Amino acid sequence: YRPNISARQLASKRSFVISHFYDNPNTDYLSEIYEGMRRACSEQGYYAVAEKLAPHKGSYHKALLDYLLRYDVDGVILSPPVSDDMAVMREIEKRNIPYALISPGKKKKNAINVFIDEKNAGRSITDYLIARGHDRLAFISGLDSHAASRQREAGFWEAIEAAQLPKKNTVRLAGDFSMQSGFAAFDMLMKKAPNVTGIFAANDEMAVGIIVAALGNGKKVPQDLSVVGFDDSPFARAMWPTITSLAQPVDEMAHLSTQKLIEWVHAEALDQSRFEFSTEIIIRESCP
Amino acid sequence: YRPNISARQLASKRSFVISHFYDNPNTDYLSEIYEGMRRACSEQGYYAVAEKLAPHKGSYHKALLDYLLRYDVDGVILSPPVSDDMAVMREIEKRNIPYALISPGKKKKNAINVFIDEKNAGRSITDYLIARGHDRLAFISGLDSHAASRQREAGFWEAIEAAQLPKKNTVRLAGDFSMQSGFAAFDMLMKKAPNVTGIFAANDEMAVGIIVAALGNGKKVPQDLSVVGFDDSPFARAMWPTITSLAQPVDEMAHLSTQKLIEWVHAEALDQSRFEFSTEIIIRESCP
DNA sequence: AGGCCGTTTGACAACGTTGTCATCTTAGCG
DNA sequence: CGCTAAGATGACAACGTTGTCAAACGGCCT
Repeated sequence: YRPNISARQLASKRSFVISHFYDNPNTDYLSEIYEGMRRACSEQGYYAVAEKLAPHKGSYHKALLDYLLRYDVDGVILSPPVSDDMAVMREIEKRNIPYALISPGKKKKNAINVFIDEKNAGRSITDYLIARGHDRLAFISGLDSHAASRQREAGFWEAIEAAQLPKKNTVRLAGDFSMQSGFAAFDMLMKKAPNVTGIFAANDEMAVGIIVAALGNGKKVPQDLSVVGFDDSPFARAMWPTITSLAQPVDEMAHLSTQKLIEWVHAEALDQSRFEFSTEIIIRESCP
Repeated sequence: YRPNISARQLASKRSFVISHFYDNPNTDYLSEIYEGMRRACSEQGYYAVAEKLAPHKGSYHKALLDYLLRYDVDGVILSPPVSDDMAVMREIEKRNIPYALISPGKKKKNAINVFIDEKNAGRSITDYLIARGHDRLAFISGLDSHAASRQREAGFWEAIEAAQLPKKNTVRLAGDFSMQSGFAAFDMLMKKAPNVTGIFAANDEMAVGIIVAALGNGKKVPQDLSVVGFDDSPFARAMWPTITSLAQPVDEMAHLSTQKLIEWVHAEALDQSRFEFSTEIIIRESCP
């Protein structure tokens, strides 16, 4: 016996659709989220869909509204930077739609929050760099509008202080999560602090940029320059040298979000709202 | 007035879902397909979903069947390598589901075929390499199971012959579309044919691998070694040096597939079945 | 054995469209 | 002016579940 999905939808006034709203160009990250959602949805006979939202006057509210007026959705997942848009969350709450936030800047009541301890993660990978003997470090930031980047940086400075490394030997460069900003950061670094030996990039793409720029300038990685990244994206495994990176279980985070979202839909009530995931340093060639 | 989707589904016995089945790790490619689908679906109030199929005994048939038994789907899009799986296509035809093939190895009757002229594309980008003065060339293949890679190679050899370059100055190395295989190919190249000056990689990821390996070995790109890729993926724009690549309009191909698929669903008949798209060489720094 | 309560079973309306069939309208032609 | 054919309009069953409400059932206590 195969229940008819459409009839079920009509009778139960549910759509059996979970939708992920995003605005993040990192397709590896998005794919992992989608895969986690898909697995959870498949277990329950739900449909997983994804929708890119375009910002309008600094908010995703308009794009979201356009979508919600046209489609029925039982649950919503928001990933950064959409997971920090209050106007979006208000609209969703107004419609009483269960929703989950992946890695939000601020934890939200009455929503599922799925996250890692970004600051602590930044701290631990910086500690690792220091333990490998580096005392002249650089941090390459992501976009400051991403709360996660700021928190990772806070962890970086915490590690620097804890190790009592002189701040004058430490440099912070502004990036934007893109590979290009990694190249640019390397150039800046050579001008401002050529004697830095350990770099912590706020994501793997920038780490790739730095490594490629370093190789192109005749520097050996990790001999002349050690680099660690963040996210453990496919890049980190695929690059040459492979990249030491801090892994967060994005797939599982999306899976759990979706599971809990579906539970919420059924129970019509939210029980637990915060789910912290642990991270892991994946040691590879760029900082062995 | 907002029609109720569920009631419409039930009454019309349609699901308003278009599903993309894939098994390709290239998330950039997948995202472009999804985006094209999404746009077309949004125009018509359809849902776009994607499902990764796992091969079972060399075929995707089992995974597809599992899916079709659980979900209703109005139309199906297959991308390589699934678009070459006959068992999958038979199953879909048995159920009278309209379907579209993106870049299939063989055009299929009674299906929408959306493709570029892979051979001609391979030919033209090789012609470009030759026109830039290179006469010692290498081709880095993708997986031979991907028809597209074989066709690109055919175009490569056609260009070599047309330019009457001696075959002994030309080398073919086996890759698998991954960055790692690009690194490996560079190493092989240095052993087998260190005087090659122009490389055509069957996709951009391998081109990245080659370039990174070259930089790491003190070679300048493009001065010592010119590299061209294929697909014009985000890499090509983001790398340093940026990569000359052959662009195919994946987004538009997926968009048209979906549009035509929806038309087919409505008309209950397929009128035109073949849609060829044109390609473009995007000239960047790796082979200016 | 009878009455009470809790639980299982069964029947049926409701969900909001689509599509069919019948009726009504109108235009064209003899 | 009347008849026919074609097109516009309206009424209503059907789609296959869910959820409600009533009835039947069974166990337990008195």
